[in-house]
Amino acid sequence: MSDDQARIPEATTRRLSLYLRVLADLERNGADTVSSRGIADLCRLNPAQVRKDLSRFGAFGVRGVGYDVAELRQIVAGLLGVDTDSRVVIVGAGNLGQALADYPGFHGGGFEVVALFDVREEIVGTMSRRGHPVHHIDELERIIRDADVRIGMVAVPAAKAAEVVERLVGGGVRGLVNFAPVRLDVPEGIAVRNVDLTVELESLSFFLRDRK
Amino acid sequence: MSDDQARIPEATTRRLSLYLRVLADLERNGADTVSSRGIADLCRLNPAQVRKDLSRFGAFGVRGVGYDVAELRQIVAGLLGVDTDSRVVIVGAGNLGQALADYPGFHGGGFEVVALFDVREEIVGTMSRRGHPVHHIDELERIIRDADVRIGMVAVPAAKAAEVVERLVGGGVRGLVNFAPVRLDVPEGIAVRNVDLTVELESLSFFLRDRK
DNA sequence: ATTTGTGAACGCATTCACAGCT
DNA sequence: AGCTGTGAATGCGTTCACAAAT
Repeated sequence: MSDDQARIPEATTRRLSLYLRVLADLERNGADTVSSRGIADLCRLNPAQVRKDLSRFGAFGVRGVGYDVAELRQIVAGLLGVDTDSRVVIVGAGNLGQALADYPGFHGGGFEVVALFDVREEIVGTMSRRGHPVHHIDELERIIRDADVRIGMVAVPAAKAAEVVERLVGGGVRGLVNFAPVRLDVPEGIAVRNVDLTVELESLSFFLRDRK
Repeated sequence: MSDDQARIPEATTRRLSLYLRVLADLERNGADTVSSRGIADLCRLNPAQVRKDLSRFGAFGVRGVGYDVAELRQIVAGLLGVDTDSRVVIVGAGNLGQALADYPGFHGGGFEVVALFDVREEIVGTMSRRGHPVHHIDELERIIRDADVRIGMVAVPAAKAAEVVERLVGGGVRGLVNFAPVRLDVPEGIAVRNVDLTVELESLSFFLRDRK
C-alpha cells in the first residue's frame, strides 16, 4: 500500500504522468479541488482507475470532497521524481535528436538536456536552435560523470544503437529512451522505454487496412 | 481464427510490426526458415506468444520445421497493410515534423509522406532536407482528398492539436499519430496512436527515483 | 449527498503443456 | 526428434460495487 521500491505496474506510472499534466492544468486554471471523476474525464479513463492508482501510494483524498489540486500535484510530482531535475543526454544530433533537445515539454518539467552527441565532425561544436551543445561522442562518458546524467535518449540509426547503449550504460546512465527501431539488450536494473515510430504506423495501418 | 475485421488485440498488431522487421532482416541475411523460438529471441518474447499471434490469422508454419521466412514476411506485410503504400501528411513543420518527414524508416516501408503543413508563412513553400514540401494549412483538406491520404501525424503544440485533428478528420484521414501532449477526442472509427515523450520520460523517472 | 478507498469480480493477454503433424 | 497450433491455466490490470468517511 505504501511506496516499496516498486511493485507498481508500468501502466500506473504512465497514467501518473497524465494525472500530473491535468493537475498542473487545473492548478493553472485556479481549481482548488478535483474528484477522481474530474481527473478521469480529462484523461479519458475510469474514475475507479484513478482512485486505485493513487491509493497505491497513500490516501490523499477527502471523502465527499475529492483531492486538493495543488497538494496532489506536488505529491504526484514527487512520486514521479520530477520535483528535482534529472539530467538527460541525447546521442545522435540529426533531425530527431535536435527536435528532442529543443522539445518545449522539457522546460520546467523535471528534465534538463545537458548535451547532444554525434560522430559527424561537421556538426560537433554547433548548437541546437535553443542552444544545446553538440559534443563529439568521445566526450560522452566524461560528461555523463561530470554532470551526473541519469537518462540517455538514443536517436541514432538502428545499426549504431547497440554500441551507443553500451557506452551510455557503461558511462553510468540508469534509464534509456530508445528511438531506434531495434529491441535493445540492456543489463538488469537499466530501464528502457522504446518509442518506435514504425510500430505506431504499422499497427495503425492494420486497423485501416480494410476500411474505405 | 481468421481475419474478421478486428477481434485482434492492439498488442498483437504491435508485435506483428516487430515480426515484420526481424523477418525482413532474416531474409536479407539469407535465412530460409525460422522457428517461433528464433523470432521470439530476436524480439525478446516468448515463443508461444509468437505462435499464438500468428495463429490468429492462419496456420503458416510447418510442424517440425518452422516458418518460411520469405513467405511469412509477405503474409505479415499483407496483414499490416504495408504491401501497398499509405499516404501520410504531417501537420506542424517544426523540428519534430521535419524529423518525422525525413525519418529513414519510411522509405520503402509502406508509407509515403505526401506533405507537411504549417501556418508560419516563413516556412510555407520550403522543403525538408529530403525534399518534402511544406504547404500552408489552408491546403490541408484539398491535398488529403487529391492524394487520398489515410494517416495524419500531429506535430503541433498541445493548444493547437484539437483544431488540427478536427481538420484532419474532416478532411478524410482515418488514422492519427499524435505527438502533442494531450489526449485527443476523436469520432468513433478513427484510430489514434499517442506518442507522448513526457509520459516516457516521467514514467522512466519514476523507476529511477530512489536508485543512486 | 457526495466521493473516497478497496475487496471482489471480471476480462484479457501471456504462458504452459501437450496433442498432432512432418 | 522437432516444432507448430491450441485448449487450459495462470497472471495481471481494469472495473464494479459498496462500506466508510465527511
